[in-house]
Amino acid sequence: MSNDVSARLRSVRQMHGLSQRELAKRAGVTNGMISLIEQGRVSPSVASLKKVLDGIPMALAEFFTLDPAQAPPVFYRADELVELGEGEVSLRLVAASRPGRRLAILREVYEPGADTGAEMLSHAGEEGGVVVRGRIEITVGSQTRQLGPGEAFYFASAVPHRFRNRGRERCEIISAATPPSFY
Amino acid sequence: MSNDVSARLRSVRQMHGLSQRELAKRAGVTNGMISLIEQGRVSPSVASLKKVLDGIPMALAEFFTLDPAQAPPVFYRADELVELGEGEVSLRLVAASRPGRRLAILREVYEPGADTGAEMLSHAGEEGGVVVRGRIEITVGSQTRQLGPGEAFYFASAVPHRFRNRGRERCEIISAATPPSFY
DNA sequence: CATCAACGTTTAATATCCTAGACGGATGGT
DNA sequence: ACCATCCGTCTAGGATATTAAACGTTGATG
Repeated sequence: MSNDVSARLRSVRQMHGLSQRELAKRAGVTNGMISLIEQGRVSPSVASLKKVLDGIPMALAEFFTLDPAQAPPVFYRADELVELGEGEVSLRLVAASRPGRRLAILREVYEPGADTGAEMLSHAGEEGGVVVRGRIEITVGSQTRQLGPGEAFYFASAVPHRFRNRGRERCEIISAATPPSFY
Repeated sequence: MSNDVSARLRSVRQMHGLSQRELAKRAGVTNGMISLIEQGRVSPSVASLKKVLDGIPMALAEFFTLDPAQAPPVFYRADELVELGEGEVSLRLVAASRPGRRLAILREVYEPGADTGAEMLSHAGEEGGVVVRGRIEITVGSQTRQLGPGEAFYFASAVPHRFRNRGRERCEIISAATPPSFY
């Protein structure tokens, strides 16, 4: 996956929450071309790849420098949280390995049926959190997942995202956002 | 010249002292293709460009990261030397702006007709110097130039190079090489 | 001067990419 | 159920990249 243009492009596109058609429209190429590239059925010309990346936008150098394996994970299992406090105070740090982290923790409650809306949120900064009770469906870019108690999330807020409580039980989340002034 | 594949490839190829044909042979492509790319008459496919770079060898990421403008210059005018000493001792530093410099200065004399040979020298380390008297023809990679008194040079010794005194006057150079153990 | 070898360039023919449009599947709203 | 809309994939044809072989130039050699 080091020099494979197809996997890189698919990864980059999805990380930016773009569909093939949407990226194609922004880049001024056809969706079919992006499909063919991502399937590895053609090796695009440098000119074409540059056009596609301009629609993101991203420089060729950055595209080829990217290491898909070192992209920070979006989801964390319950046992992937790092215990910071001790004694009476217990602080479990999410995305402890992520560099340049800077956020403030919040507590959020989602009533049954609650939904942040289909027009996917997207704003500056980063956010993350832990589900304390109930279940919640979280969509980040192209990835959607149901999280239950003990599970967690962490992502850049620029990636379009959505929170939905599709169950019958109230859902409680310990959440966080940065910069703190946003919330 | 930032995203221009043609200029980048020509620059990279010449910096490695390769002809179009030689690079084509190593890369397993035709010399015509490299010519067309370097003229900007075609935009190669990523697969083709990778093949070409494999013949150098160089990774795609490095190729697109290269900043041709920040490639250290090979030739310096007399007024481009930096005065280091003062009083009785005068030390004029060549390539003062080049980072990671580490060399020992030498004095060399070339009799008329002297020639280091057509089979271009190429070895580890870096070298540079100043012409004190007479004239000397220096070839570094694809660049050839006649230098006279007060002019200077500096390059990586891995790039094939050659010194020729084509005049009738003895030529004197204050020269340098690294690592010092080589000379 | 003639010859040879190496260089970068050009051209006609072939291989590959790229587009335009159609297809089947999934999702959401009425 | 139906319709509308989005998704990613596929196919035929025109556009582009790439090859193989020639060309003109330059520098070295006898």
